[in-house]
Amino acid sequence: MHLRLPRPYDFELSTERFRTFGPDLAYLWRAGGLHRVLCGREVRIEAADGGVRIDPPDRALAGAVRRLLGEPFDLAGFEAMARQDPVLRRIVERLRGFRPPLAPDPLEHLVSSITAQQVSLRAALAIRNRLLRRFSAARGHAYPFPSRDVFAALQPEDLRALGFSRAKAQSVVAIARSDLDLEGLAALPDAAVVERLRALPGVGLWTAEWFLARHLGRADVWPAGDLGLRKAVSAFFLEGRDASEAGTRALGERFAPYRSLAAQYLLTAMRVLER
DNA sequence: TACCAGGTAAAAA
DNA sequence: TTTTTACATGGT
Repeated sequence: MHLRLPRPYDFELSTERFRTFGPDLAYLWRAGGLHRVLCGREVRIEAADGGVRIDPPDRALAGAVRRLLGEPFDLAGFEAMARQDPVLRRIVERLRGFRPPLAPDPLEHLVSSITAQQVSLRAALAIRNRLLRRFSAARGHAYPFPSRDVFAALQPEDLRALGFSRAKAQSVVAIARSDLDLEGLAALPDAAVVERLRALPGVGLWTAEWFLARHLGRADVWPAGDLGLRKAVSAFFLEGRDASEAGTRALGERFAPYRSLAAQYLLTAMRVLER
């Protein structure tokens, strides 16, 4: 089944972050295609002319795949904005076809973010893969993320055994057991989402901002506390001088109201472009 | 061997 | 109120 996406679309470039930090059991790259469990079924996604091809062919799956591939982002509007900035314009030209993916599941995104707090993304991925092997089972090749019920029934000790810190293990279990309606957050404005998420243990501004940008697909989020983004701002805009969180946040204002795409283009540019 | 890596919360100043 | 510290793992 063929899925058309707004042109230009570069599937391999857009899914680079599922491969760069090592094999990811939840987004498994295999023989030129991405395997992912959506709606309880494994789907294989591969590049095709003007978009992607998915197998099995299914209407409901197709909608989920479109969202996974970041279809909601307004790339045309972003590109028009980016043309006004000489540095960003050059990056957008060289990353032609990049459309950042969206995380399908709120709890999965939160837990994954928590694993990635402070440690390298390779370390975080190793921990998350151990979590999947221990508390999930492959459907085909890819592993579905465990449900909220599974986490709610765990003891923090179970997660500590996988490499979570004591605080992270307690946070994940407490979040799963909390009464917050994670799906319901999609109906709230950005500030209200941040407020609710930050009330959860182990969730700070960084985690909440990436949730907005990478799970909800909100257009104008700029996670200035992110070390990778600060390094990108330093490299592309400050000739290598250190970028503070405050300085990074101030610099990002020029990319409104498309800061989410700007941030993700900069992060990807740091990894795949030479400078 | 240390030290750093896409933070957060709690303790100390 | 602002600054410092502990935390866990993987790579170099």
